[in-house]
Amino acid sequence: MDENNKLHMMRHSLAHITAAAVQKNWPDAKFGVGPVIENGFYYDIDLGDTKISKVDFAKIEKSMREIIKYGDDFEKIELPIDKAIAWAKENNQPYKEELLNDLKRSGTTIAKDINAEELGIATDDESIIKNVTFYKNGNFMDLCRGPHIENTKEVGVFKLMSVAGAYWRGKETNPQMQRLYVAVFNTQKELEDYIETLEQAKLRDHRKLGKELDIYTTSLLVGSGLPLFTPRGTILRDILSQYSNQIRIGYGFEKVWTPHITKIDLYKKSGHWDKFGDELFLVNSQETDDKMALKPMNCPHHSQIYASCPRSYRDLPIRYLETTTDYRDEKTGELGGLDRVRSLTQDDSHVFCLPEQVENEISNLMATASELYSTMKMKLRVRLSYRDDSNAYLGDKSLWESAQAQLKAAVVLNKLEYFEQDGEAAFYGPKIDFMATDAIGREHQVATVQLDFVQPSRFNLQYIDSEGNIQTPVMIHCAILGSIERFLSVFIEHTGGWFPFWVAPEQIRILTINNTVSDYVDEIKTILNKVVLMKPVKYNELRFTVDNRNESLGKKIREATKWKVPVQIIIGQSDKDAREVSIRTQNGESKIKLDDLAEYIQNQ
RNA sequence: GCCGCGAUAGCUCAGUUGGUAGAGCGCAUCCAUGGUAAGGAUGAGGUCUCGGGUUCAAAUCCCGAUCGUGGCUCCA
Repeated sequence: MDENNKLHMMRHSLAHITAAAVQKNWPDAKFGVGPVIENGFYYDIDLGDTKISKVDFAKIEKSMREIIKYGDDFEKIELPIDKAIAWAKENNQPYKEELLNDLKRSGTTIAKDINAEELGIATDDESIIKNVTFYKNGNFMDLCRGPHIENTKEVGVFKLMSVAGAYWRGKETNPQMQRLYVAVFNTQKELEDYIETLEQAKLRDHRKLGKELDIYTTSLLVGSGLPLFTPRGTILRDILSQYSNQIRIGYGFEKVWTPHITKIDLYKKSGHWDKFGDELFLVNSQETDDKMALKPMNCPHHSQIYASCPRSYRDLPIRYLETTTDYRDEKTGELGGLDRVRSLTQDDSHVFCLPEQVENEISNLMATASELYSTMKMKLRVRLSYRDDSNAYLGDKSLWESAQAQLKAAVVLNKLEYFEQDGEAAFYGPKIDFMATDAIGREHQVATVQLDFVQPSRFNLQYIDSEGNIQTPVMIHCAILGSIERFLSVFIEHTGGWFPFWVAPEQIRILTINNTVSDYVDEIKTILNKVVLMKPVKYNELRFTVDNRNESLGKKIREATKWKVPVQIIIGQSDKDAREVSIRTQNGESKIKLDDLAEYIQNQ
């Protein structure tokens, strides 16, 4: 960590100043933790029934500036742990008291879900802590490991950004505190740049562009988290899933189809019922006693296709793909835009293979992801998602360990940049999660490859090995786009709505100058109608429109640009006379001979 | 699900201390036949998200629902 650098110290010190300012305005404030984060810091505060809102920001900032102006030194104070606990009691700081008690008991904070680094408090590797450090500025003292800048005057520039609810120590069952987010930088310019970046990100927000470019809509009558895709959005969905299918078919996957409702027995058997039962949409049968559910994922279905007939080791690997919509009753507060929906379409695939085929299969799947994201011009790195020590996972632990090692070996072999993280695995196995970096540097989780040693045995999947013995195959789950909805949200923000030519809903718009050229426009349409793109998606027929309205050319250009149509073809009498067309793209304008038009479009 | 914030015309938004609504764009009609980011005129369009409550009177104040949104938690 870069905790020793000046900026980190400034942010950390400002956290104390913020707390002091809050305490000044609300003397009963109880403080949680206030760690440094990427662009500043946050501080968790419990004000009882009092709610801080944006209107209070000016007041808090004013108090902060007064404290800064006063120019107190940060004074380091070391206290024996029992005295520190007494201090917390005396000052009515129950959260600090809890942290101190944890420190006393174990030398660290017990909750593994929030580590000492985040808490910003002192820990040694010793099992028992004798002394803890406090920092004091003015009248305000706070438990803290430091280090700090020397004086409150050296804090740089800051801005209160937002306030939000946050559970104490990140646990849903704990009381909820108010989290104050503050941005802190060395200079005013850096702060302004940061705010500018946020505004730029807002401009390419997929929810805004999704509406402006008429990609998807929602309806109060349909419900929350259930997007409806317009003709333009549906083209995007179709072309993207065609591309994903095409890549996977190239690696030996075969398309399958499964129904959208199923007896819940399937999920009891797979283990999903226990883990995700309360997120299933249940469906009643009026004809039978069957309890049904909308499918929340496809692996159990695919396993039943595998199980439909006896398999020999000679048949493996068997690879199924299905791009299909699943339904999950997500908590309402988790829904938003297209990145979290209740109807999600996965470009799902499942490999059933011999243990010795796992490495090769995983390499193939990584190759499919690399191919797709390089076409999208997005950089990939992967997270190796392992289990932790909790009991949230099924299957034998030693099997997990070898599976995790196998995944790592495959990632290393394929020379992918990676990092490892415990506690991110699926309940049935470890994962390789692909993170894609978008055009403005943000990272999004997209594709995933998951190794599964649990479901094959739960479903009693079998094959006959070369000795004639019954064996259990390994199952590998993979989605390259992930969910189409989520991918679209990333893709829209990555491209800013300027989709690559091959996938743009409206690839070409012909703009006429007046109606004297309509016969020439017909000639151009005949040419364009014959153009079929073969890359990257095969048999991709051209999508174009004609704007021959009675409007000025300037207006037509303005609108075509607003719709982010990648190629505008402008047609007037002089183009007709010269038997050429004027092409306008983001790269500028050029004249193309009519005879060369088809070839030009092919190369877009 | 939890803590905040929000919802006014198709879209983006304005609406003063409570007195039943405005603009721009878009749309329609007409005029203009125009060569590179809005040609002009006229007009239509609103149960102010929904349901309660307070009030002589509610877009405005209060409660609830729905939807959205910033976080937290969760994500097969």
